[in-house]
Amino acid sequence: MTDVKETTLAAALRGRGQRVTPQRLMVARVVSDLDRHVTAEVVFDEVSRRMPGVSLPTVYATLDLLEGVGLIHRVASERGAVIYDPRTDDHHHLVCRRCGKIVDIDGPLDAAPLLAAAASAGFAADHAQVVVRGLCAECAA
Amino acid sequence: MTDVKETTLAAALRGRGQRVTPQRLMVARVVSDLDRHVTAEVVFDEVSRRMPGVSLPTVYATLDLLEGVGLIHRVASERGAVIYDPRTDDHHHLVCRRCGKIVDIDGPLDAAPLLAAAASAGFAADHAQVVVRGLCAECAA
DNA sequence: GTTTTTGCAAATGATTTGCATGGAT
DNA sequence: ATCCATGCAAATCATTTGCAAAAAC
Repeated sequence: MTDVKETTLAAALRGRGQRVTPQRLMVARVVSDLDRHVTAEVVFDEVSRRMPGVSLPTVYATLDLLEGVGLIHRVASERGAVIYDPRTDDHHHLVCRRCGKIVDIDGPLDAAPLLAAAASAGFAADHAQVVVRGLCAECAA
Repeated sequence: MTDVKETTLAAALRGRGQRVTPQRLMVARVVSDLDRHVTAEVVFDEVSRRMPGVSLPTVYATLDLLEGVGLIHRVASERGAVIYDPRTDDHHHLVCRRCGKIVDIDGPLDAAPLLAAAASAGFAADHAQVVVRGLCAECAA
C-alpha cells in the first residue's frame, strides 16, 4: 500500500527545490490519518506523540506548505484558530455560531457566475466554498 | 432623516432587557457610516475620534452584540482579525490569500440544496455565503 | 560544502477576562 | 436602588520571528 500523500508531497517539494524532511512527511501523514478538520495544535499533539521533539513553529510552517502545494485547504472560518481540511474535493461547510463545530456538506454549487464575477474583479480564483452559519442541533437545544 | 440602524438597535436592546448606552449607539453609527468591511480596531479609531474615552473592550463587546442582533455579519477572513460587514443582504466575498483583501461580489447562489442538507444535519441555518479564495490583481503581479 | 530547516525563546497581534466604578432603568 | 455596562490593566490564545545549530542536498 503506497502512501499517495507522501509521494505527492515529496515530488512537489523536489519540484520546488525544497527539502524532504521527516518532520514534513510526518505532518502530512498525521493530517491524512486524522482525516478531519484540524488546527495546528491538534496536528502538533499527534505529531508529538509519534515523533517527539517536533516544534510547533515547524507544524505551522508545514501546514502552510501543504496548503501551498494543494494537499489541504483552509476552511473559511470567521474567528479564532485556522482550520485545515484534508478533503480537497468540492464540498462545503456548516459552522455553528455558538460552539464553532464544523460539519461537511456535500451538495452542488453552481460557482460559474461567481467565478466569472471574480475574474472580472481581477481575482485569480483558486477555490469557492460555501459557509452556512447557524446553530447545530446541540446548541439549538 | 431617521436613523434606522439606531432605532433598530435601541428596540432590539430594549426587547432583550439590555441597556441603550451612548457607546453602543456610537459604535452602531460608526459602522453604518464607514459602510465597508471593518475590524474592531478600525471601528475603535473612528469611535475614539468622535467620542474619546470609549474602550476597546467595549467596541469588541458591542460588535458582538450588533452581530447577535443581526445588524452586521462576520465575514471569513484570511488574517488574524475578525472582519465585520455592514451589508446584511445576500452577497458573497472574494478573499485574497496573499494580502487579505476582501471584495464583495453580487451574484446568485442557489442555496436551497445546501440549506436542505443543513437541515438534515440538524443545523438551523441563519445565512449562507460563498467565499472565493484566490489572488487579487495586485498580488498576482 | 552550501543552503534550507529546525527548535528554542521571545515577540506580536487580536481578543477576552476580572474587577471596581459609573450609569441606565 | 438595582443591575448591567464600562474602563482599565492584565491575561490568554494563535501565530510569527530571530537566530544559532543540525540536517538535506
